[in-house]
Amino acid sequence: MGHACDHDHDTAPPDAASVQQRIAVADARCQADGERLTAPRRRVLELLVESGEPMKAYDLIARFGEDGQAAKPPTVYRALEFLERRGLAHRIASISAYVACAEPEADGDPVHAAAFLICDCCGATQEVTGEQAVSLNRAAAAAGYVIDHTTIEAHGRCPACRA
Amino acid sequence: MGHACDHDHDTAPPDAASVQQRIAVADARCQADGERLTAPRRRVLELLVESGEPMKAYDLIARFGEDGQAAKPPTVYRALEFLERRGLAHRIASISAYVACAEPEADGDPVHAAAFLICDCCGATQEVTGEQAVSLNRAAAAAGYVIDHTTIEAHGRCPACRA
DNA sequence: GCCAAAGTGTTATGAGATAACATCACAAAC
DNA sequence: GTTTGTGATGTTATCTCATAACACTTTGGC
Repeated sequence: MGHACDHDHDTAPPDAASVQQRIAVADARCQADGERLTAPRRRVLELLVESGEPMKAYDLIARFGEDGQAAKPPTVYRALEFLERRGLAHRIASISAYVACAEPEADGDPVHAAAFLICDCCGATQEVTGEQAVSLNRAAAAAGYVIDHTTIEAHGRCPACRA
Repeated sequence: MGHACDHDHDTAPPDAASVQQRIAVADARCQADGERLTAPRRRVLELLVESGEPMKAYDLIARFGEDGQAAKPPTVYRALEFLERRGLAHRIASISAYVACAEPEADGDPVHAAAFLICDCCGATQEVTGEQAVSLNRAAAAAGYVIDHTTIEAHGRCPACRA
């Protein structure tokens, strides 16, 4: 996503082979669960994995067609909904963006939790896995809530933008 | 906010006196910091405190005028931005809503953190204070990030909707 | 082949948020 | 007490984000 600062931001996007590798893994996981990673779903996941950063829905829409043709919004939103449901992508509400899940979670975990470190300067976003949601879940239990999913969004400055 | 379920939800809204009490405290705090709780800011805070629940921006806009006149969107969005900056209100990004801060934080704390328990059934939202952001901040430090503010949004079902 | 369920395409529109610019209110400096 | 600059407000227009509704198609079980 965006760059609001002047210094370098060389985050190497993943090479084509590893992108396809990750998609193949996602595909296998879907099939194992009786779900289908159909063409539009695959394409949206591909765009997210290629970018390596959070992407806006309308950027996905604009880049959807291999030939430069845009998609219709529902096409992409439906694919995103599917990917989120399968734990293959996350929505980062505070910046209205979507990102491929860093490491698809193991099946059968009760609570979908995702934590992010978001640089408000350059947009670099890093997913933090595990643990962080746990303490909140304790508080939730004490309050009688049954938690379904938790999102943690920490905004600040990444190492490169800190200076 | 909304109710998607059939059972009772009697969350008593605060009485008028305690609403004005909280606004007076907010006003004093602003003045102490050299900031002004101007009329539109006061009005938006009043609406949020009265409701006791998260409110959508356009609900605030619709109810802004005491006489039933709606406000223009920037009026309310600017007030919300101010209230957020002063720690008097929070934005809950995952549901695009705003809520009065449960207990305005002490001045001088480095990181603005807010954690919420959100019932996806009836909309009941409870602010959880303290601690929860701390563990994430450790992870952030390890990654070299300097964190400015953190939002934690846990979705699930409140005790009343759990059944 | 037939059927139900899930997925897709398409049009239109609803909801959330902000840009840009003119005007106003207030406190500090002179 | 006027000037002056800064912060706040009013107003118009528009932009971005997301979904409703409905017709059509694909897929897999019988």
